[in-house]
Amino acid sequence: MFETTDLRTAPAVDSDLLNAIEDRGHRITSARRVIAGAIEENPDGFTAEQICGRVPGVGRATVYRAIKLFQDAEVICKLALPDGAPRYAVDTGGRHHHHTICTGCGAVQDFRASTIERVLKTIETDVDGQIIGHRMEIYVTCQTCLASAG
Amino acid sequence: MFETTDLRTAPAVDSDLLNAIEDRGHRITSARRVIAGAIEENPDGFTAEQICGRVPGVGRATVYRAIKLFQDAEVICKLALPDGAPRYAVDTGGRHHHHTICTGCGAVQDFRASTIERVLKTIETDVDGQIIGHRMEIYVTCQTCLASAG
DNA sequence: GCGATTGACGATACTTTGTCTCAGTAATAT
DNA sequence: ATATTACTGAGACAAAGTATCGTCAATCGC
Repeated sequence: MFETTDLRTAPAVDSDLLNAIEDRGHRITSARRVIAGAIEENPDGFTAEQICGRVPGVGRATVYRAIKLFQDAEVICKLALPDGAPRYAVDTGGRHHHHTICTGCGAVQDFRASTIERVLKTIETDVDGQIIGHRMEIYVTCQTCLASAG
Repeated sequence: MFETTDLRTAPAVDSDLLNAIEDRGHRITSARRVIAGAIEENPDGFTAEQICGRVPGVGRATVYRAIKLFQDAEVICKLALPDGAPRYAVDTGGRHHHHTICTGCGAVQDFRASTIERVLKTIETDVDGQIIGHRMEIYVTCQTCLASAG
């Protein structure tokens, strides 16, 4: 009847998230499509439970499994608020960077300071042992929250 | 019969942890003495549950309450492993600093890089909003773990 | 296209790391 | 010594995730 797109050659989907996990050998399923959609609706700062709430019919475990896949594929990033509460954000563009997190609304922004990377390289000699990674988050009150707080 | 020490004038205890919370108006109780002792036995990296395990007869809630008091008094510090798992360490000496955490054994060491502080000050202008704090942890494999891994 | 294979799914139980409540107890002020 | 108030332990609850398990569906080979 109707010609359909050749799924073997067409790009699987129009989603960086899905493409990233497909590249790593995982299947593109309807659940993952829905989850990726929910994440991409507000990429800058979300919690796992928020996503669960936005994907009715998809199990909680599936959401957490998908989030972990996206993390492993380095397309989303898990951050921590000052009290340790987890928060995720989409990580576009690759290249190492850090994040600012608004403690009022949870909005996340990318932040790159090459200076910091350089400093971290130089301190390797001061440290007992071998550096295998680091975490850095900058906590802010964003413009919106500043404004609404008067 | 026997003269006892005058508790009204004697220094309360020989513990930085206890002194710190006493200075903030909290009571020195026997539970807190035991908890502080357990923490000071291995100050460089411990979990709350480890402390719970080492203070039989003291309730879990009391341990967590004490840990929070010590945090508020800034004599212990809560850190996060790469996966977000919490870890505490005693914070001696005051002055702002960061920590290295061994992902093998969880050992924590203090680390101060004035360069990083200076960088953080300068980036304030690059950030949308007002900086209210930051978190920074350096993950390492410590000498001991390097050695035992061959 | 069609079946076989294997990954993924949803439900649910469980774990970890805390926090809250509440009745009873102990530390401090007077 | 007594009154006050903070503190305590037990246990329920909560948030964030992980493990298990039987079922289902995406993909591979033909």
